[in-house]
Amino acid sequence: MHIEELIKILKNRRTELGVTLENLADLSGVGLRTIKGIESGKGNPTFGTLSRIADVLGMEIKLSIKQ
Amino acid sequence: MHIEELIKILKNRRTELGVTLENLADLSGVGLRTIKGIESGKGNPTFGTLSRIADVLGMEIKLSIKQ
DNA sequence: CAAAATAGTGCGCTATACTGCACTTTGGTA
DNA sequence: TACCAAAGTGCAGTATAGCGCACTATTTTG
Repeated sequence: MHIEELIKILKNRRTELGVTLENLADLSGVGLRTIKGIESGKGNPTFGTLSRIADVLGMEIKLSIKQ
Repeated sequence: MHIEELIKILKNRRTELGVTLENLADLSGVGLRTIKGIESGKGNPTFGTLSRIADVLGMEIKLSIKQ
């Protein structure tokens, strides 16, 4: 899964849940500017940042053997 | 999946494949010092770095809804 | 359409991920 | 034990992730 796909999934999930970027920033503790940057495809977030965002959205990051 | 678990899986997979840290650095393009740091539990790697390492090991990072 | 809410962008600063180099430590082997 | 390959650590420099602030653009709602 490339970063673009991961971002798309994150964004879809967020909107499905009716969570705003501001909500997500507050709930996750990740800065609003950072989240905005990530969702607009800028940059290369750290595992920690992605993980905190995913957590709030009821999602998780997994590492597995490619099939 | 927390970072510690992810690192453990990465390390297990690497040793199972008989790949040294130096091999992994060369194959992935990630600096040896960086890989050593990650495997020894220091820091908070970026998605890009994790992804390049996972790729060489025939693994992938996924984002999914927590069950 | 007007207003409000939400999303996206530019700027500049701080913290830290990434890196090479050099050295030490550890684990396996002759 | 001596040797060697692999792993781990300290240091310092560069690149960039994360951040707040202020602003603009877009979307939603009345």
